[in-house]
Amino acid sequence: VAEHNQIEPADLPIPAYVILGMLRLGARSGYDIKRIVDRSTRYLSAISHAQIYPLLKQLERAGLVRGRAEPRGKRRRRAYEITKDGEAVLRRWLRDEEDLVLDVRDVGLLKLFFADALDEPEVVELVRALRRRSERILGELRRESLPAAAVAAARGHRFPHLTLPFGTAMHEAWVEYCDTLEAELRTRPARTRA
Amino acid sequence: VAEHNQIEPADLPIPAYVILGMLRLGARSGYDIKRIVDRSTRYLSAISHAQIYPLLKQLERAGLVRGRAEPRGKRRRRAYEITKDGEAVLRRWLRDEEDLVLDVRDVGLLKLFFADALDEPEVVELVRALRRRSERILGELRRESLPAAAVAAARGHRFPHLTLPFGTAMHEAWVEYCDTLEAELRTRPARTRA
DNA sequence: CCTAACATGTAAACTGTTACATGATTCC
DNA sequence: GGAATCATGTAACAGTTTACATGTTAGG
Repeated sequence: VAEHNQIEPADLPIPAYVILGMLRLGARSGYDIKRIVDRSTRYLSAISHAQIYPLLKQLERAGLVRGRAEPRGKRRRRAYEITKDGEAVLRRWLRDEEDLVLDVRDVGLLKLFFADALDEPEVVELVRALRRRSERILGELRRESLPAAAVAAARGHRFPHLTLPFGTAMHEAWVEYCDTLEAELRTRPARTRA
Repeated sequence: VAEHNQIEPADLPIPAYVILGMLRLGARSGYDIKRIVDRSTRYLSAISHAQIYPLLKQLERAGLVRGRAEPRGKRRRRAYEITKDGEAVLRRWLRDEEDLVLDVRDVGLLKLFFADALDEPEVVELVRALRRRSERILGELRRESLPAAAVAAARGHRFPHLTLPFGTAMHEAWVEYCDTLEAELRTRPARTRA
């Protein structure tokens, strides 16, 4: 595969694979990729447009994507597609079971971990805020990610839709747990601040 | 609170609050903080020792922690405790419901999202790898986080132990979902690669 | 007319990790 | 004697975000 590449396609940054994957799922421009990521994989891999545009150029130099100017009226626009080499690199990465890193930064749950420093009513407020956060994310998943996944499904891509329940199940479990925790805090309040 | 601070304590980096919180829960040295984080909050907020040591110095300059040399034999060691100002800053942050950011980077789930690019047996392998990952994390939570939380509970801190079920529930839900997904892939295999 | 969305790009700042660097102590 | 653990630190690097920068088009 692609002996002529300047960049070793062995080890691309993760956002590069997101770009390749999104182009494969039908995204056309950098702006398009950003919009689709925000509506679909945001809660498992966010990406900013400041990363997307330079990466698209790098990927083009490496022969993994092909781009051409495709303005809409006087509004400039560059349309990309994934190449055969790009598909191969994407698939190689997808098959690699070494790199399945899960990196969570949850400030909300972190605060609950340290909540012994708070008074009882403040903890209840925190648990409720955490519950609202999950409710809000569930709403966004239903309003934005579900339709986006339906579009992909209509094009014959089933996994965006199959991946969604992971996210919803997680936040449904959290909403449930927040309720359990709040009930427990009511029935067994702390004596004093630990 | 603390008008004499050089550093505005209004907006510390998150690892600084982790350090304050861990000192409050009984951690003594930088090394200690690193060890406790690895055994407890790793899956919601990791931290490297290269961050801890410089931050401890900054926090000391800001009057939020107090440190003194406390060598063990000839092995140098600096022991810290949180100050009243430090407690106040920590509590102010814990009460702030604005900043409850959830930032997940899940390469495993991302690969599943793009799994239409794979062949059926490769997807099954991916789902199994994802299941193994959650099983491994569940094991670590039971072997490491649970005893660490029990130690905290014995000292009167109940929330490290109350926070744990969030993590276990999440990964139990994932194991279950991996099984469901694998079963579904067997009964309704894809016609051809999408 | 003005706001939102479309569309692309860069520079500076910031955050975080890995590697480098060093040394003591304990356990096998 | 050697490995693991205790213990602290810095420098270079990699990755990411925010802000700056610019211009078009559609809709209310």
